[in-house]
Amino acid sequence: MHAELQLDNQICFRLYTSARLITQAYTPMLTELGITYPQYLVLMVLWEKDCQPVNDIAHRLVLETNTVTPLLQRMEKLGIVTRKKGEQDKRQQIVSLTKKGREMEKQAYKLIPAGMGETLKACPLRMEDYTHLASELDSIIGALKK
Amino acid sequence: MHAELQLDNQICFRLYTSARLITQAYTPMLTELGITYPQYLVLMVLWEKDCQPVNDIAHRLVLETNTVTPLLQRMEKLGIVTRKKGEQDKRQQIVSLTKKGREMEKQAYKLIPAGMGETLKACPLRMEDYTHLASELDSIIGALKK
DNA sequence: TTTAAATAAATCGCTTGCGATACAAACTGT
DNA sequence: ACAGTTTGTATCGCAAGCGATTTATTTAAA
Repeated sequence: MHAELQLDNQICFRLYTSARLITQAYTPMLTELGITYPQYLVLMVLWEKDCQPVNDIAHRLVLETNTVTPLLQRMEKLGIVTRKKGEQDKRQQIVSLTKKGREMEKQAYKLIPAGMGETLKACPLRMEDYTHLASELDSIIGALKK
Repeated sequence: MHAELQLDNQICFRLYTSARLITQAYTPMLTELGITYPQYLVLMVLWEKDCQPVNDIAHRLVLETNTVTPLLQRMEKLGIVTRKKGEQDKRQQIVSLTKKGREMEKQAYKLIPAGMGETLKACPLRMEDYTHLASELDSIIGALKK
């Protein structure tokens, strides 16, 4: 029995589990909006800056285009975004918010901070713990992102 | 523009990203073993205690049986585990390691601690940071696991 | 006991995530 | 100009995750 191979000693398993559980915690609010968590991430990117090529969105989310392209295709079907060829570079697909996509920001702002605040009531971490956690995760992400 | 809805302010996005990246970091070693990360998790559970019903494995991994059952079926196809009906409770499927599954622990011990140590060289966190991170993640997991 | 409720797995359908590959547009060097 | 390379997306195939439903077995209750 090797201690290094025990589940309880694994940071990776904790990250894997906490990521799944916190995503699940978003699900009720996101279902009300009619979207999934990765779709919500794309929306946040576009709310910050509209009309971006697929590559920029993928970079921002640290995902590959082979994940983002089908995601965007589903979002287009939902009427949240549109895609059109870039004018200067015709290889690019420029992704833009539709009116519906833009208006979802207000709904999200009504639902999500309140909902997540409620959910995390059960969690004994303070604001400073979250700040600290964020910077530790940024270290890990920085080291692993090439 | 709502600060609460910005990607950079989201713990969830950091968890989602760091979980994906650290899982990717395991991939080269796991590929050498011929398994995936979730399959490795199942193996760790069984190395700790062999012959468990599906439910216990799922519970340990904080997953549902509808995720674990197909995972186990694939692992059975790979010759890593066997499944047989429980004798006292015939609804259960008892999952056991095969010889191959048992022997993979030694290979994993040779490959994984060394490989991950190398990968995390680039990461400025110290042992105490990981301990602290682990306990913060446990708080989040505890609060969200019902 | 016989019927109803709970439990253990499995199945179905859909979205992600990602390695591998394909393809068109843009760039590079000669 | 043009052959070769790089870049931006898309496509394909497969393994997870997970909500919803189904089936078989066990337990509880009337």
